[in-house]
Amino acid sequence: MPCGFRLRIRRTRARVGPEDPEGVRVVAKITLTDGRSVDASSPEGRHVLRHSTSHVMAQAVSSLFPGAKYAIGPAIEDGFYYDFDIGRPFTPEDLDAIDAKMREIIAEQQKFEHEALTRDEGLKRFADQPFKVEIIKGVEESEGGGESVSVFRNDGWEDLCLGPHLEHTGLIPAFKLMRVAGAYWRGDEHNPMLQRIYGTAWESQEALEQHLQMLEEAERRDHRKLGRELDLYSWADEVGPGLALWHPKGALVRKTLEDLSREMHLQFGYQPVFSPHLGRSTLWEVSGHLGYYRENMFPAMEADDGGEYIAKPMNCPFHILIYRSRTRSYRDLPIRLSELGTVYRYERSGTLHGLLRARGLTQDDSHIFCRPDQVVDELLGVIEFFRALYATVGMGPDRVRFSTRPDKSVGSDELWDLAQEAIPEALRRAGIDFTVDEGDGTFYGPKIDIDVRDAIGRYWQVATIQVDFNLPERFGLEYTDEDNVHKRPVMIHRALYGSMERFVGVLVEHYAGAFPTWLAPVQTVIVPIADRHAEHAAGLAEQLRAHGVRVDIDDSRETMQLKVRNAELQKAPYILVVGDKEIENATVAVRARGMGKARFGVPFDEFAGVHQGGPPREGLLPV
RNA sequence: GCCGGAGUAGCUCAGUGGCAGAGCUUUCGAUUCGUAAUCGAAGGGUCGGGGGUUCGAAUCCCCCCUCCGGCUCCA
Repeated sequence: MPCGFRLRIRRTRARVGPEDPEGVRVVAKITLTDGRSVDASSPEGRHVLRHSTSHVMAQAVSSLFPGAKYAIGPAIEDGFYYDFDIGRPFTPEDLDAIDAKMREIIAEQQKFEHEALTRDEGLKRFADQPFKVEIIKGVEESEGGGESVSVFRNDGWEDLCLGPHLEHTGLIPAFKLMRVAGAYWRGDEHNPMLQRIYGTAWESQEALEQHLQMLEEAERRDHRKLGRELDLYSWADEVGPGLALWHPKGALVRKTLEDLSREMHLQFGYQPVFSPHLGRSTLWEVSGHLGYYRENMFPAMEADDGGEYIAKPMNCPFHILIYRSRTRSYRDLPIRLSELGTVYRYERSGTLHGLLRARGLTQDDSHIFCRPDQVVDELLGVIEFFRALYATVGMGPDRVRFSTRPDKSVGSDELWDLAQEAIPEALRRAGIDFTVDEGDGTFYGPKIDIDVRDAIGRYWQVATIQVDFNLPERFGLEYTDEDNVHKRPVMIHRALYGSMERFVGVLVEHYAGAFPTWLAPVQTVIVPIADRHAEHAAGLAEQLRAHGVRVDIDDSRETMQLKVRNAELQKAPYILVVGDKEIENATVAVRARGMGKARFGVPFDEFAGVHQGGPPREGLLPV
């Protein structure tokens, strides 16, 4: 899509567990079918283990469901899956039976044996397995006619497979079947849907349990659950799916991030603009969205003036029209227009996921219009900006991907070459390691995607920087160069947070709801012990507010213990308890989050002093 | 959009054909408390929505909506 960056959700599971070489544990060696011996907990060891476990699962399914068709069953991060067609979905009882059968197969220590067949033998051998037949035929075609197909067999059950495998099934120490899900054959939604069983397998029971604990931890951090518990945001049927309501506390977190973003955009030479939420359908025809992006747009609304208006799925056309509102000189460039622009995208219903995939979202969206010779510097500037912003927020970049020209693309070779040289050069000059995804760029230009890693090791894509040759063309953008010739500017789209929704969602999961003080919606809760202390507490609150601290007083007629508990559950960074002693000595009893106990007799001025000029961005008052 | 699961009070959940429940939250009353839950009472429900079966439906059937886990998509 022209100018369309869609922020991709990557909820890659964390790599936790004893894979870390720091663990220095003695790891069991496992022997593979190719005779080699590898550490069970090494990436390769785990990969083979999981792959073999998927075979055992398919073997169990075949034995329990005669006639089952099996498709593919690879190892994946943290586990494995296998796709089947048994003519109906699997039930939880089926899973129990499969699990039990697998344990039998493992107990029997069946040897995995390799065999090479000719294609014709393979086709004969798997004649009743249509998916395997298709794979064999595919191998034939793509390999220019592979001479043989590889098969692995244990105890009479065999599967098309390159291997290697464990020496025998008894080398599977710990596994668990996780869930069943539908999955299209070959990932194509036009193909029939198969039943996929996901499982996880580890080199030890301990490692398996550690993994399961990690999953529980992820569940505990789920931003949808924490959003409700901390009263940050919600959704309502009456509003519609994917359209969040920001409650005061969630809005405060978001506003704090937005304020930072606006401030830094000014520092980095961007000019704020505003654009409407709607535009006539003709605008979206010119931009190409109606041609390429229609299915992601809310339907048009018809107005009495005969025009059709459409809610914007992207901000770029508006910024482009601001650029085009007058003639531009080469001296004017680069022009950097920025907006926290709220867009609406009709995402398919099954793809919505809390704040992380929404239908209404606000991008920290900017468009840079520059001369071709300015592209490297502009990219560098964006990267610097990213670093400064994320240093403040306290995250990444932890993974950077450069995606190059896909097969189908617009724009001249000259421009592509320019951009594809500019991106790696800018990344190198910035000292950033990156991987290259060949052909994964957008059709209108190459891009950089940046992921950050959260507190439990998951990667999230946040920022994206995309060079665009298409929209300047479509809208006929020009500038007058020093030789008085009209030339076409290059456009760079970029979002650093990505979207406010997504970024807040990521931060909630990253911090498990315990925001650092500068982001915490309520930074300090004051708890007067008895009614007679309420007035004093109000005075303290007043002083702290004067320091810019967000303070709440809990003057409910509850016990101090309950009020402390509630403030803890709300994950307030500081709880100040005040009673007779504190009033007498002008002190407070400070309970800093996570410390588990209070520090008594802290002079109030000392506490307030820490917050001079606003609360600290990181860290808590030492206790 | 597709496959599977789920939807009962604000929240977490019990209730499988016969009077709709519990804990927390909320409100009221008492308690004025020293660091993660004081005591008591009350309120609160078209059992996601609509249709059907039945003497009788939260419970069985059909359609729809929403959420959850995947797939697909994320120009």
